[in-house]
Amino acid sequence: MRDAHAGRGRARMELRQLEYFMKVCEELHFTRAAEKLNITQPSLSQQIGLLEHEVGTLLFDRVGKKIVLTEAGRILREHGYRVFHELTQARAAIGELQGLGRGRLTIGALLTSVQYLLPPTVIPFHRALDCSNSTGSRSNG
Amino acid sequence: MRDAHAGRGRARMELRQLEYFMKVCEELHFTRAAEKLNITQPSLSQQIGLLEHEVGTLLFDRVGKKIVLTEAGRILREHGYRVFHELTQARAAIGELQGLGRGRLTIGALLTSVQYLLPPTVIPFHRALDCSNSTGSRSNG
DNA sequence: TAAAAATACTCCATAGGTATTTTAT
DNA sequence: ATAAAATACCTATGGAGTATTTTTA
Repeated sequence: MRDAHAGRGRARMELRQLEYFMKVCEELHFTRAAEKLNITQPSLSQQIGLLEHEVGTLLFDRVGKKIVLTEAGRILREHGYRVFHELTQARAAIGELQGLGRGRLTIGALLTSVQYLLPPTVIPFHRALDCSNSTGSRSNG
Repeated sequence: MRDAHAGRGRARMELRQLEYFMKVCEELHFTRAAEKLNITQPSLSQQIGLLEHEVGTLLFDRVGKKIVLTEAGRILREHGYRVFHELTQARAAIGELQGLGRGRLTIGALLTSVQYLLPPTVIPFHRALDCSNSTGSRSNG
């Protein structure tokens, strides 16, 4: 029998926590960050606390009502940016793939009778694909 | 009142799933990958299925007993590598920092002649150290 | 037939909520 | 007095397990 999901003690960093952390970095205010994230302040505090426990250091200094990033926090924020950048890129590339796949199928079905409808549609379609591919515009805020 | 954590509908990609996915990429064999991950094969299948649902595409083609990466799977694998690379770098950098922090603690003991400068500094400093010293209790232990 | 993945379901760990306390302005 | 974060406790989603059923080499 396996341990079930008990035992192994060590918690895992999750993207949820990293996303929450990034939002607190933006706001430097737990309550406001929690609102933006559509969760409550205690839940956010808990997740940040777990994340801090996982990385083994405080990520924010709680100086009275002010929140300041620690050095460790600054490091995590920098790498966090890149993590989400990678994921955004991945989703974009996969989305493009899906668009291409479906486009081919649809066009194949339509070509027999309604060819005259295609040109106005295809141009913006290809333009959109070009944008998402090479330049990788900053879509995530 | 909030929705509780109901109704959020949007499932989120998590690092756990990405890690599982990377392992299946390595092994190209669900049962073996599950063993390496110390989970069961059905759990792994479920998580990969969820991940596929989240990205909106199959990541593997199940060809009989063989598993092959789809094009989307290859894309995710490439970006997944970079994601974990970033996280590894972040942990390493923070780990270094913690090492430095302990070094500074020694210096702190030597500052007997400038004690009057310390009190405003020592309090947040010790808070920051609490976590880095193994069993860190939270801010107000 | 064996071996591997999918499916069905049960369970409990934990993310997330509410209520309240602590803390610093 | 007030605003913000921490803490305590509870609920229930979903991750992980066991058992079983497809599927195909």
